[in-house]
Amino acid sequence: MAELMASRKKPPVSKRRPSGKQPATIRSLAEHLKLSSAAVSMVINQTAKSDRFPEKTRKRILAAAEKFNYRPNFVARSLRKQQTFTIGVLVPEISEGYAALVLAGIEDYLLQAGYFFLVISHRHKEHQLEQCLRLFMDRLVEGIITVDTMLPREISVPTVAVSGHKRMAGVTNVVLDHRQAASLALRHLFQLGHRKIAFIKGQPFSTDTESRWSSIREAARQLGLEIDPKLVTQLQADSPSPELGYDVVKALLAERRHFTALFAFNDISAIGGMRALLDSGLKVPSDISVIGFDDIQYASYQNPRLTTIRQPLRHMGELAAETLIRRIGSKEPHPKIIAVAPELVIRESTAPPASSSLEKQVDEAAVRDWR
Amino acid sequence: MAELMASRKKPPVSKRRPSGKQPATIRSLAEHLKLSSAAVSMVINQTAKSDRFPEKTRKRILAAAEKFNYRPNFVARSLRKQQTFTIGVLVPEISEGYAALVLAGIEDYLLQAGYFFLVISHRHKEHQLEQCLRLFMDRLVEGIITVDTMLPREISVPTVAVSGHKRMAGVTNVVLDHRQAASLALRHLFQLGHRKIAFIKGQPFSTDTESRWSSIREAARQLGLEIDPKLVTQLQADSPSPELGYDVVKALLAERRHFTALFAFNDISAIGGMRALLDSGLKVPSDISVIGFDDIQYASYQNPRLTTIRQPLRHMGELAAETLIRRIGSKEPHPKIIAVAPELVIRESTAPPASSSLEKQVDEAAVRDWR
DNA sequence: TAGCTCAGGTTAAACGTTTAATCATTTCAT
DNA sequence: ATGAAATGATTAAACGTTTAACCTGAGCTA
Repeated sequence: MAELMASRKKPPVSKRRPSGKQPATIRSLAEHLKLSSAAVSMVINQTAKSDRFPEKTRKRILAAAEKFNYRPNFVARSLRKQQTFTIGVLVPEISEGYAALVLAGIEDYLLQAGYFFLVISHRHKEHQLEQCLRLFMDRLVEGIITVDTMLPREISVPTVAVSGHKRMAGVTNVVLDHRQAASLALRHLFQLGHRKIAFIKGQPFSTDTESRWSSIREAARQLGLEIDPKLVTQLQADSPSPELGYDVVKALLAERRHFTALFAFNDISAIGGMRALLDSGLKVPSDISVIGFDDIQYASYQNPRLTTIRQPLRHMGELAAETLIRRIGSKEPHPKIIAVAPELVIRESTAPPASSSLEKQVDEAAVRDWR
Repeated sequence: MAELMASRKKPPVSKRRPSGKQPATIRSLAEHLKLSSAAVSMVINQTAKSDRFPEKTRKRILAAAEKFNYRPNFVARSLRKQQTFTIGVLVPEISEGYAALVLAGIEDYLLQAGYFFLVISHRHKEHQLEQCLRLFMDRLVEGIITVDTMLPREISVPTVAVSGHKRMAGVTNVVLDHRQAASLALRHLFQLGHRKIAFIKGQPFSTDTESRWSSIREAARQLGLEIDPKLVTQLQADSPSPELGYDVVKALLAERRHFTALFAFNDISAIGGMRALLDSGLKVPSDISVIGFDDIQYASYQNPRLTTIRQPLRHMGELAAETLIRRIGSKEPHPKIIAVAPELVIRESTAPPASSSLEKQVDEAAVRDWR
């Protein structure tokens, strides 16, 4: 029996001496130092009990780790600790400037927190969402950040939504303060004297479309400004592109409706819309003012430079990441919603309407009220 | 002795019945089915030996997996198989349109290949590169794709560089055919009649700067076109921004040098440069033609629309990913360089020079040579 | 009836860490 | 001399898979 035992329990001679080609492991270090792997692990991780080891031993261990260029195996550690230090980010499309900026903010925060992120874009296809989530869960992400995406169901890990309008149990929303944004933009146009304003609403699938639009209506109501439904159009196609704004404005012009200003859902469509105006022989801003939304990099390089509402996307990404990491591993109640402030950036695409407009003097009092 | 054995080998009653709250594991399934975990693993993975199990058993196993919603633990599998199905992508800055487009292409390919990717941006800081690489290696990525980034050293995993000019051992480069690109652009300007052309070179750190510039000189030589060093400027700051192009052109104009066309390193600087021309009261293209490089989304929405050389960035990303996955796990010699073709996109920002230019008739013959 | 083959599995180790529980010495107080 | 405490570790299990090697019994052959 003893022999049998002996034959079973072979002498565990490591094939992987720390001097070899293979990367050093805790075990190879331990063997080399003639210590147990527990000792090495504790000292290297500076775990609570590691001060039970005398200075001398600790030095020895750390020196060996240095010498053999030991790097902990992330996968093994993940398995043991049941933590992957990975989160999933779900965006409509990586290459869109909007998402890319939020991603940059997320990266800023996550890397310094020791986390990494995986990205998937669902390409505006709703039926893909479930599969995307599954891929994330299969990878054992510890949390999820969605960007401008409506989740199809509850998620079993902490989730933060950047610009997801639907409030869901367990999800923290990081959003722009749309009411303030709408108010800023509309007051700007109103104060300039505009009364006939055309609007481009966002795509139906965009999670910002509804809240932004209702905020605009509220701001209009407070200003006593009437919104002519005939002057409201909506972007339709899936992927944002200036083309969409272009087409929408061309259609509007074809109907020969009179308006003095255009408020676009985002800069992308504002740029397309402006282009349509220019192509139709209208001058911006002398004939028609244009205001956008987002303040993308190219807004200030349009001709004329685009007036817009700035959305601090990068900061929203950071905030989302920070909130998520806070939520992971703390069972405390999490914030339901985090709103960030917009900023009105006045450039060249807005100006008082041409003097042919009649309503000019009418509402001066109302303007003062809003100051 | 028997007793000792028994006491050591406790009955391995699982705490995790497949019906419980915990996710099902191979072991919990095996126990429930009264089979070994090996059997379950083999059948679920359809491993070579799985046909040793009769149809009946296989059905049972698969049914149980389905019923308990078994999902393989990715981390455990990675540890065991020593494969992470993860690659690292190193970019200058995630939010820059250039990188975002390449990333989108990479994602396209990788997801369908069962891989994920981690992104780090080095923010144009060379001293960060080493740390970025280390983070990747610590995460045990199976390969690395760099975008517009010069590696500081050789890497121990397969690597593909998108637009990295320095040829390094073991690295596959995916690049635009710069000679063709330069030739297309310059011939276009030349055929329009331009002889005095100003150039904006890229930032010193961009890996495309050198090859693009030398290709331009070569193309100029072949056309018999002289490049006036006084008309060559270089972008300086770290992060690309239209601002840089703006400043450079403003400086050029301040020196009162005469030129009829501007060839910018990329669309971003072309847009800034165009803005500077416009701000100085010059008309594009009637006074000065402008040609860019990349064909970013907003190029076609400039006023005037920007003529440019299109670079198929998304495709280059896909290609890079495909090449990398091919390289992983195959010891065959890999391609050293993969060149993709540029495309000249003629829009509104280029036109023949104002008739005041004198050289017009001189080189008609040379033009024909190049047809 | 010994030996072989084959079907249908099982065993146990391995991947590299972490960590709760335990152990062997020495030191110290009583 | 004895028990307690402190010191400085070790042991072994666990995380969830995968896989090479082995096992068992039935059926067949010579």
